[in-house]
Amino acid sequence: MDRKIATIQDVARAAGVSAATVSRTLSRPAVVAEATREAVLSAIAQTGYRVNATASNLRRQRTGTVIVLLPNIANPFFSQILAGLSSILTPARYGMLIADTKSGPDPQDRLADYLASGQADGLVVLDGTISPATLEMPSRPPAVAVCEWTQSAMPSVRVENDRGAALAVAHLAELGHRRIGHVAGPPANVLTRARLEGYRRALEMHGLPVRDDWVLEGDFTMASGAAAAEVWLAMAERPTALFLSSDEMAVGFIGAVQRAGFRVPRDVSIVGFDNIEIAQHLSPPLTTIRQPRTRLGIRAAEILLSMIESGTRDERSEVIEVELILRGSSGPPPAGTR
Amino acid sequence: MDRKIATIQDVARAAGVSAATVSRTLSRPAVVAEATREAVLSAIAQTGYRVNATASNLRRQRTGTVIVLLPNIANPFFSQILAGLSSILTPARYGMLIADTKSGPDPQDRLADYLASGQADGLVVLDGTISPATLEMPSRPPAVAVCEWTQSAMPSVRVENDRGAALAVAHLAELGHRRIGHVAGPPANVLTRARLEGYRRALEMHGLPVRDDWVLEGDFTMASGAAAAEVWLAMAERPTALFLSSDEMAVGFIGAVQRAGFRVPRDVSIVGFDNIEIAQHLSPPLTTIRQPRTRLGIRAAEILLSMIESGTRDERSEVIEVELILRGSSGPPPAGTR
DNA sequence: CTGAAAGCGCTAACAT
DNA sequence: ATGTTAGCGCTTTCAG
Repeated sequence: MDRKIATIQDVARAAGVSAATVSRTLSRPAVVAEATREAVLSAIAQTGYRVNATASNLRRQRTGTVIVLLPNIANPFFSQILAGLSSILTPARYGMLIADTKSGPDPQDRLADYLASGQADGLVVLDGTISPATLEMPSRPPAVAVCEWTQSAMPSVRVENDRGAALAVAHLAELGHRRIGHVAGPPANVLTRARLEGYRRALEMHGLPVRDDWVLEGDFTMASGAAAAEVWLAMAERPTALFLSSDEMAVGFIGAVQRAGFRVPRDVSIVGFDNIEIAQHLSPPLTTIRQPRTRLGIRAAEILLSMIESGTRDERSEVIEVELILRGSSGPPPAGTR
Repeated sequence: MDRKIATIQDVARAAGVSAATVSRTLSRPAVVAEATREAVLSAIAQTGYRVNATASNLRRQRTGTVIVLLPNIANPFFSQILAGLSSILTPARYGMLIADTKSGPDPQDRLADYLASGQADGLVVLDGTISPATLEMPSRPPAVAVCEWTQSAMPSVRVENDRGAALAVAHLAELGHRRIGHVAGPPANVLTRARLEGYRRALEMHGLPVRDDWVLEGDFTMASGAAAAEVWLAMAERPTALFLSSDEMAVGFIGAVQRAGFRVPRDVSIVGFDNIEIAQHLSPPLTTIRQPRTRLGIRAAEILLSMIESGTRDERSEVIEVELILRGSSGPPPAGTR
């Protein structure tokens, strides 16, 4: 039962035609005669033939694979983007090779390897901290970044990070908050900077105080949100509302202040960023900025495919809208704090 | 700057040797003369040569790729397992091709394609619902399942689902609960059955009532946990404690009952399963059964690699221990319910 | 220790 | 409309 898998030659023999005709039947059926086509197709069915992708790729000088560079597979944030990518790439018969840029030995080196060795027809960069220099190799395949990427000319798909932050602040200001803090992401991250900028600008626009001691540093994780909560709890003069640069941090923050006996939003209002699934299931449910991550992946994949297939490299970047989702974690400030 | 990438011939020419020698230098350096080796290596450095994996694979009749079959990339549950897989496969220079068995057209067909076309040297099955028949092709590569997989002889790595469930029930029973309910996963799922079985057996062992109306059906998602909460809220005679088959469902459940004005664990005790990251950040933090998902991935990858490299197929299955993590969501039953 | 030669399985000119 | 031919870039006998 373990007989060798059929090759195109076996099919050709079975159908009484040449290998070239079999190949044509598969790639451009219209160009072969009806009778031949039927003979070939039935021979394929009989033999159980499948094209050997490796051979096909070698011949066609392509790989049928797209590499996705991400900083950390274990971060569920990326899984939705992957789902979006997959939903486009899979039907287009491209495989997704996931490369964790942080794991394994010499990640930078491995990366360079991938790029140089023509292991991939395209590249999706989800890691905002990869040095652009690494990617600027002579013969790199077309690439799309899914985040801001100012340093390079690579097309990108990103969300309105600054406007999202501004929406969050505006919402809190309208509720009457005048002391609005922020928990930012890691300083090196481009998202962090965009959101922090949006936060600052919105405060100014609303004539609210911009205080550096109300900007806490996190790293997008729940643990860092919980840590920020400890800092907040220890503050002499606490913000009555916080905008956090990720929902995960908001979850950590809310959990920590609740366990310390504070109530949300009675004692402090919280707005997150992302609209991860859990946001709606918290108690209180989390007010947040929705970031359509699946769509990010879809658009990135579409842009990449069009670059690959057209052979061009000047696709335009794209910015995807964000939206404020009003839920229960934000409310008016405590009495006497206006 | 976009000059073509160097081939092994270019290197051979630059080093004044044959292509065969270059190949040998790379694969078995010990077998070439010191001087030759140096010449070749410097030629490689000069030309920036990288082996073309496609050609190499075609020649060696392998792919350097492992396919990971999962039901839904967007489910963060799998991302930790992927991280574990990646941490082993990447250093071993295998790529991971992620195949979402639910997305795209004709998933079953695509799957068969992958398997038959020798697109992969190995297979990791994370989807407990894939029909074993699909995988039983004549020339399928070695495979490992990361879940129970009773129907087939495929080696598997799984956790002690039944014992985990029993631990949860025992813990609740020891707290004094006598009315212990369960929110199960989808009925077709193998995990569901194992945990349900463990739950039932533990109830019997503790002399507690086994009531079918206290077993609710979920699908592992937060939404289904929230839905289960609605059912629980509407019950005439409510369990005072519930063991839920996933932390995600527990999150949904807790959120929903809290929003309905109930308190956890004062009004109802909750034990989840998985120990996802958020469990410790909830308020109250979630008592749960820890399932070491990264380790699952690591062991699956190790077993698979050893099968691939040894060419054998009879690696033994492996069961990984679970552990009860005591946190705040479980406590004594409300007064008067013993 | 090294080189020559023969393909892996496929596709795309080029013929017919 | 179909067949012939010539590789894609690499590895591996087999000789020397």
